[in-house]
Amino acid sequence: MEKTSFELAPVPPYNFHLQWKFFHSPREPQPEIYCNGLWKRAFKLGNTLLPVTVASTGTVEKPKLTVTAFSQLSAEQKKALADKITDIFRLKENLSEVYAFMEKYETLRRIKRELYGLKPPGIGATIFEGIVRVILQQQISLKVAYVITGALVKKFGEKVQINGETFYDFPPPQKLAKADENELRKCKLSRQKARYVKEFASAVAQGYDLEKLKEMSNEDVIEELTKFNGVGIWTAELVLIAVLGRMEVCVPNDLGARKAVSHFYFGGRLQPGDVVRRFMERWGKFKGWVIYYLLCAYNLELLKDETKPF
DNA sequence: AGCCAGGCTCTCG
DNA sequence: CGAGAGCATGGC
Repeated sequence: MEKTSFELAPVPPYNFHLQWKFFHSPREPQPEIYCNGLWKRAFKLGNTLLPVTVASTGTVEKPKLTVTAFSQLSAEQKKALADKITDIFRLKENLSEVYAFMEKYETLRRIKRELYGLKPPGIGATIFEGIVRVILQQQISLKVAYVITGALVKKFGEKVQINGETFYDFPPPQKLAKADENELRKCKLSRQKARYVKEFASAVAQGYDLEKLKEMSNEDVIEELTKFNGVGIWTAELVLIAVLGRMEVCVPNDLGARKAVSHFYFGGRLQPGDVVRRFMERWGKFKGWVIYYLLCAYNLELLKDETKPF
Protein backbone atom coordinates (compact mmCIF):
# COMPACT_ATOMS: atom_id res chain seq x y z
CA MET A 1 0.00 0.00 0.00
CA GLU A 2 1.45 3.31 -1.13
CA LYS A 3 1.18 6.08 1.36
CA THR A 4 2.54 9.49 2.17
CA SER A 5 2.66 11.07 5.60
CA PHE A 6 3.57 14.54 6.73
CA GLU A 7 3.14 16.71 9.77
CA LEU A 8 1.35 19.97 10.37
CA ALA A 9 1.99 22.38 13.23
CA PRO A 10 -1.22 24.05 14.44
CA VAL A 11 -0.98 27.38 16.23
CA PRO A 12 -1.07 26.49 19.95
CA PRO A 13 -3.01 25.95 22.05
CA TYR A 14 -4.95 23.39 20.10
CA ASN A 15 -6.89 20.35 21.27
CA PHE A 16 -7.58 17.97 18.41
CA HIS A 17 -9.84 15.68 20.44
CA LEU A 18 -12.07 18.52 21.65
CA GLN A 19 -12.45 19.82 18.13
CA TRP A 20 -14.33 16.72 17.02
CA LYS A 21 -16.12 15.98 20.27
CA PHE A 22 -19.10 18.21 19.50
CA PHE A 23 -21.54 18.44 16.63
CA HIS A 24 -20.23 15.41 14.89
CA SER A 25 -21.36 11.87 14.25
CA PRO A 26 -18.82 9.13 15.02
CA ARG A 27 -20.70 6.61 12.88
CA GLU A 28 -22.27 8.26 9.86
CA PRO A 29 -19.83 9.57 7.22
CA GLN A 30 -20.49 13.32 6.86
CA PRO A 31 -18.28 12.32 4.94
CA GLU A 32 -15.59 12.69 7.56
CA ILE A 33 -15.61 10.29 10.46
CA TYR A 34 -13.83 10.93 13.73
CA CYS A 35 -13.51 7.84 15.85
CA ASN A 36 -10.98 6.73 18.46
CA GLY A 37 -8.70 9.67 17.87
CA LEU A 38 -8.53 9.16 14.12
CA TRP A 39 -10.14 11.49 11.61
CA LYS A 40 -10.70 10.16 8.12
CA ARG A 41 -12.37 10.91 4.83
CA ALA A 42 -11.57 11.08 1.12
CA PHE A 43 -10.93 14.17 -0.98
CA LYS A 44 -10.96 14.78 -4.65
CA LEU A 45 -7.59 16.31 -5.43
CA GLY A 46 -7.48 17.06 -9.12
CA ASN A 47 -8.63 13.83 -10.71
CA THR A 48 -7.63 11.46 -7.94
CA LEU A 49 -9.74 10.45 -4.99
CA LEU A 50 -7.50 10.57 -1.98
CA PRO A 51 -8.19 8.64 1.23
CA VAL A 52 -6.77 10.63 4.13
CA THR A 53 -6.41 10.15 7.87
CA VAL A 54 -5.41 12.76 10.44
CA ALA A 55 -4.23 12.04 13.95
CA SER A 56 -2.87 14.14 16.77
CA THR A 57 0.76 13.35 17.55
CA GLY A 58 1.47 16.32 19.77
CA THR A 59 0.06 17.99 22.86
CA VAL A 60 -2.26 20.93 23.44
CA GLU A 61 0.67 23.25 24.05
CA LYS A 62 2.88 21.69 21.36
CA PRO A 63 0.29 20.50 18.89
CA LYS A 64 1.22 18.38 15.92
CA LEU A 65 -0.97 16.62 13.39
CA THR A 66 0.12 13.68 11.30
CA VAL A 67 -1.63 13.55 7.95
CA THR A 68 -1.55 10.32 6.00
CA ALA A 69 -2.71 9.95 2.41
CA PHE A 70 -3.00 6.47 0.99
CA SER A 71 -1.29 7.27 -2.26
CA GLN A 72 1.89 8.72 -3.60
CA LEU A 73 1.70 12.48 -3.72
CA SER A 74 3.41 15.00 -5.92
CA ALA A 75 4.81 18.02 -4.12
CA GLU A 76 1.94 19.99 -5.54
CA GLN A 77 -0.70 17.57 -4.28
CA LYS A 78 0.96 17.48 -0.89
CA LYS A 79 0.78 21.25 -0.65
CA ALA A 80 -2.87 21.28 -1.72
CA LEU A 81 -3.74 18.63 0.85
CA ALA A 82 -1.86 20.43 3.61
CA ASP A 83 -3.72 23.65 2.79
CA LYS A 84 -7.05 21.85 2.77
CA ILE A 85 -6.47 20.25 6.17
CA THR A 86 -5.15 23.51 7.61
CA ASP A 87 -8.30 25.20 6.41
CA ILE A 88 -10.85 22.62 7.60
CA PHE A 89 -9.20 22.21 10.99
CA ARG A 90 -8.68 25.98 11.29
CA LEU A 91 -5.12 25.29 12.37
CA LYS A 92 -3.99 28.89 11.92
CA GLU A 93 -6.61 30.39 14.21
CA ASN A 94 -4.94 32.09 17.13
CA LEU A 95 -6.92 31.85 20.35
CA SER A 96 -4.89 34.28 22.43
CA GLU A 97 -7.02 37.35 21.68
CA VAL A 98 -10.31 35.54 22.28
CA TYR A 99 -8.97 34.05 25.47
CA ALA A 100 -7.80 37.42 26.75
CA PHE A 101 -11.34 38.65 26.14
CA MET A 102 -12.99 35.65 27.81
CA GLU A 103 -10.75 36.00 30.87
CA LYS A 104 -12.57 39.23 31.75
CA TYR A 105 -15.91 37.58 32.50
CA GLU A 106 -16.58 34.97 35.13
CA THR A 107 -18.68 32.56 33.10
CA LEU A 108 -16.55 32.85 30.00
CA ARG A 109 -13.37 32.40 32.01
CA ARG A 110 -14.61 29.13 33.45
CA ILE A 111 -15.72 27.87 30.03
CA LYS A 112 -12.47 28.89 28.42
CA ARG A 113 -10.53 26.83 30.94
CA GLU A 114 -12.86 23.87 30.46
CA LEU A 115 -12.50 23.95 26.69
CA TYR A 116 -8.92 25.11 26.44
CA GLY A 117 -7.51 24.72 22.93
CA LEU A 118 -10.86 24.20 21.21
CA LYS A 119 -11.09 25.45 17.64
CA PRO A 120 -14.34 25.13 15.70
CA PRO A 121 -13.86 22.89 12.68
CA GLY A 122 -15.09 24.06 9.31
CA ILE A 123 -18.09 22.27 7.85
CA GLY A 124 -17.00 20.59 4.64
CA ALA A 125 -14.00 20.43 2.36
CA THR A 126 -15.63 22.74 -0.17
CA ILE A 127 -18.12 25.58 0.07
CA PHE A 128 -20.59 23.52 -1.93
CA GLU A 129 -20.36 20.66 0.53
CA GLY A 130 -20.69 23.01 3.47
CA ILE A 131 -23.82 24.70 2.18
CA VAL A 132 -25.57 21.44 1.35
CA ARG A 133 -24.73 20.04 4.76
CA VAL A 134 -26.13 23.12 6.46
CA ILE A 135 -29.34 22.91 4.41
CA LEU A 136 -29.75 19.32 5.54
CA GLN A 137 -29.47 20.47 9.16
CA GLN A 138 -32.44 22.81 8.91
CA GLN A 139 -35.29 22.33 11.33
CA ILE A 140 -34.63 18.72 12.33
CA SER A 141 -32.45 17.57 15.21
CA LEU A 142 -28.75 17.23 14.48
CA LYS A 143 -28.87 13.50 15.11
CA VAL A 144 -31.43 13.09 12.36
CA ALA A 145 -29.43 15.41 10.11
CA TYR A 146 -26.34 13.23 10.54
CA VAL A 147 -28.27 10.15 9.51
CA ILE A 148 -29.61 11.93 6.44
CA THR A 149 -26.22 13.36 5.48
CA GLY A 150 -24.65 9.94 5.97
CA ALA A 151 -27.24 8.38 3.69
CA LEU A 152 -26.63 11.01 1.03
CA VAL A 153 -22.86 10.55 1.24
CA LYS A 154 -23.10 6.76 1.09
CA LYS A 155 -25.46 6.84 -1.85
CA PHE A 156 -23.94 9.57 -4.00
CA GLY A 157 -20.39 10.09 -2.70
CA GLU A 158 -17.33 8.52 -4.30
CA LYS A 159 -15.65 5.96 -2.09
CA VAL A 160 -12.43 3.99 -1.74
CA GLN A 161 -11.62 0.95 0.33
CA ILE A 162 -8.39 0.88 2.31
CA ASN A 163 -7.63 -2.14 4.48
CA GLY A 164 -11.31 -2.99 4.55
CA GLU A 165 -12.33 0.50 5.65
CA THR A 166 -14.40 2.75 3.45
CA PHE A 167 -13.42 6.37 2.88
CA TYR A 168 -16.08 8.64 1.42
CA ASP A 169 -15.96 11.95 -0.37
CA PHE A 170 -18.94 14.30 -0.46
CA PRO A 171 -21.04 14.04 -3.64
CA PRO A 172 -19.98 16.64 -6.23
CA PRO A 173 -22.51 19.18 -7.58
CA GLN A 174 -22.86 17.38 -10.93
CA LYS A 175 -23.86 14.19 -9.18
CA LEU A 176 -26.51 15.82 -6.96
CA ALA A 177 -27.73 17.98 -9.82
CA LYS A 178 -28.75 14.95 -11.84
CA ALA A 179 -29.83 12.85 -8.87
CA ASP A 180 -33.28 11.34 -9.16
CA GLU A 181 -35.66 12.97 -6.71
CA ASN A 182 -36.90 9.59 -5.51
CA GLU A 183 -33.34 8.53 -4.80
CA LEU A 184 -32.88 11.67 -2.72
CA ARG A 185 -36.11 10.91 -0.90
CA LYS A 186 -34.73 7.45 -0.09
CA CYS A 187 -31.92 9.25 1.72
CA LYS A 188 -34.71 10.65 3.93
CA LEU A 189 -34.69 14.17 2.56
CA SER A 190 -38.09 15.83 2.57
CA ARG A 191 -39.53 16.79 -0.81
CA GLN A 192 -38.56 20.39 -0.22
CA LYS A 193 -34.99 19.60 0.80
CA ALA A 194 -34.58 17.28 -2.16
CA ARG A 195 -35.61 20.16 -4.39
CA TYR A 196 -33.41 22.73 -2.62
CA VAL A 197 -30.36 20.50 -2.87
CA LYS A 198 -31.00 19.65 -6.51
CA GLU A 199 -31.56 23.24 -7.53
CA PHE A 200 -28.52 24.46 -5.67
CA ALA A 201 -26.35 21.67 -7.05
CA SER A 202 -27.59 22.43 -10.57
CA ALA A 203 -26.64 26.08 -10.25
CA VAL A 204 -23.15 25.16 -9.08
CA ALA A 205 -22.78 22.44 -11.72
CA GLN A 206 -23.70 25.02 -14.35
CA GLY A 207 -20.92 27.28 -13.21
CA TYR A 208 -22.27 29.37 -10.33
CA ASP A 209 -19.08 30.53 -8.61
CA LEU A 210 -19.03 29.83 -4.90
CA GLU A 211 -15.40 30.88 -4.48
CA LYS A 212 -16.39 34.50 -4.94
CA LEU A 213 -18.18 34.35 -1.57
CA LYS A 214 -14.77 34.33 0.09
CA GLU A 215 -14.15 37.87 -1.12
CA MET A 216 -17.61 39.21 -0.25
CA SER A 217 -18.80 41.05 2.85
CA ASN A 218 -21.02 39.23 5.33
CA GLU A 219 -24.06 41.22 4.24
CA ASP A 220 -23.43 40.49 0.57
CA VAL A 221 -22.98 36.78 1.22
CA ILE A 222 -26.32 36.68 3.03
CA GLU A 223 -28.03 38.56 0.24
CA GLU A 224 -26.44 36.33 -2.40
CA LEU A 225 -27.14 33.00 -0.71
CA THR A 226 -30.72 33.75 0.30
CA LYS A 227 -31.53 34.08 -3.39
CA PHE A 228 -31.43 30.30 -3.50
CA ASN A 229 -34.60 28.43 -2.69
CA GLY A 230 -34.20 26.76 0.66
CA VAL A 231 -31.59 29.18 1.99
CA GLY A 232 -32.84 31.65 4.58
CA ILE A 233 -31.05 33.92 7.04
CA TRP A 234 -30.25 31.11 9.45
CA THR A 235 -28.60 29.01 6.76
CA ALA A 236 -26.66 31.95 5.31
CA GLU A 237 -25.37 32.98 8.75
CA LEU A 238 -24.35 29.44 9.62
CA VAL A 239 -22.53 29.20 6.30
CA LEU A 240 -20.72 32.46 7.08
CA ILE A 241 -19.43 31.26 10.41
CA ALA A 242 -19.05 27.51 9.94
CA VAL A 243 -18.12 27.26 6.27
CA LEU A 244 -16.40 30.57 5.53
CA GLY A 245 -14.93 30.95 9.02
CA ARG A 246 -16.27 34.44 9.72
CA MET A 247 -16.02 34.17 13.47
CA GLU A 248 -17.40 37.65 14.11
CA VAL A 249 -20.78 36.42 12.88
CA CYS A 250 -23.42 35.06 15.21
CA VAL A 251 -26.55 33.02 14.57
CA PRO A 252 -28.97 34.28 17.22
CA ASN A 253 -31.97 32.49 15.76
CA ASP A 254 -30.23 29.18 16.05
CA LEU A 255 -32.03 26.98 18.55
CA GLY A 256 -28.73 25.71 19.93
CA ALA A 257 -27.37 29.23 20.39
CA ARG A 258 -30.60 30.33 22.04
CA LYS A 259 -30.52 27.37 24.39
CA ALA A 260 -26.88 27.89 25.31
CA VAL A 261 -27.23 31.62 25.99
CA SER A 262 -30.48 31.03 27.87
CA HIS A 263 -28.84 28.33 29.95
CA PHE A 264 -25.86 30.40 31.04
CA TYR A 265 -27.45 33.85 31.26
CA PHE A 266 -31.24 33.54 31.61
CA GLY A 267 -31.63 30.80 34.18
CA GLY A 268 -32.53 28.25 31.53
CA ARG A 269 -35.66 30.04 30.25
CA LEU A 270 -35.45 29.84 26.48
CA GLN A 271 -35.18 33.34 25.00
CA PRO A 272 -36.37 34.41 21.56
CA GLY A 273 -33.81 35.13 18.85
CA ASP A 274 -34.01 38.92 19.05
CA VAL A 275 -33.28 38.91 22.79
CA VAL A 276 -30.31 36.65 22.15
CA ARG A 277 -29.14 38.88 19.30
CA ARG A 278 -29.16 41.96 21.53
CA PHE A 279 -27.47 40.09 24.36
CA MET A 280 -24.66 38.86 22.13
CA GLU A 281 -23.69 42.35 21.03
CA ARG A 282 -21.67 42.75 24.23
CA TRP A 283 -19.19 40.23 22.87
CA GLY A 284 -18.42 42.40 19.86
CA LYS A 285 -16.21 40.81 17.26
CA PHE A 286 -15.70 37.80 19.49
CA LYS A 287 -19.35 36.79 19.53
CA GLY A 288 -18.92 33.92 17.08
CA TRP A 289 -16.20 32.46 19.24
CA VAL A 290 -18.09 33.02 22.46
CA ILE A 291 -21.24 31.41 21.09
CA TYR A 292 -19.30 28.40 19.88
CA TYR A 293 -17.72 27.98 23.30
CA LEU A 294 -21.10 28.40 25.03
CA LEU A 295 -22.65 25.81 22.72
CA CYS A 296 -19.89 23.31 23.44
CA ALA A 297 -19.92 24.01 27.18
CA TYR A 298 -23.68 23.47 27.27
CA ASN A 299 -23.21 20.30 25.26
CA LEU A 300 -20.55 19.14 27.68
CA GLU A 301 -22.97 19.52 30.59
CA LEU A 302 -25.56 17.49 28.75
CA LEU A 303 -22.98 14.78 28.05
CA LYS A 304 -22.03 14.70 31.72
CA ASP A 305 -25.68 14.35 32.69
CA GLU A 306 -26.07 11.40 30.34
CA THR A 307 -23.30 9.45 32.03
CA LYS A 308 -24.59 10.19 35.51
CA PRO A 309 -25.87 7.01 37.19
CA PHE A 310 -29.55 7.84 37.76
C1' DA B 1 -48.40 7.99 21.19
C1' DG B 2 -47.25 12.37 20.22
C1' DC B 3 -44.34 16.19 20.21
C1' DC B 4 -40.26 18.38 19.17
C1' DA B 5 -36.01 18.90 16.57
C1' DG B 6 -29.91 24.09 15.14
C1' DG B 7 -36.01 26.39 9.09
C1' DC B 8 -38.01 27.55 4.86
C1' DT B 9 -41.62 28.35 1.64
C1' DC B 10 -46.24 29.05 0.38
C1' DT B 11 -50.78 30.44 1.37
C1' DC B 12 -54.23 33.19 3.29
C1' DG B 13 -56.33 37.09 5.63
C1' DC C 1 -47.21 42.25 5.42
C1' DG C 2 -47.79 38.68 9.73
C1' DA C 3 -49.36 34.46 11.17
C1' DG C 4 -49.88 29.54 10.28
C1' DA C 5 -49.62 25.03 8.01
C1' DG C 6 -46.71 21.47 6.04
C1' DC C 7 -42.69 19.00 5.70
C1' DA C 8 -39.66 13.91 7.04
C1' DT C 9 -37.84 11.16 10.50
C1' DG C 10 -35.48 9.80 14.96
C1' DG C 11 -35.54 10.25 19.87
C1' DC C 12 -37.57 10.75 24.08
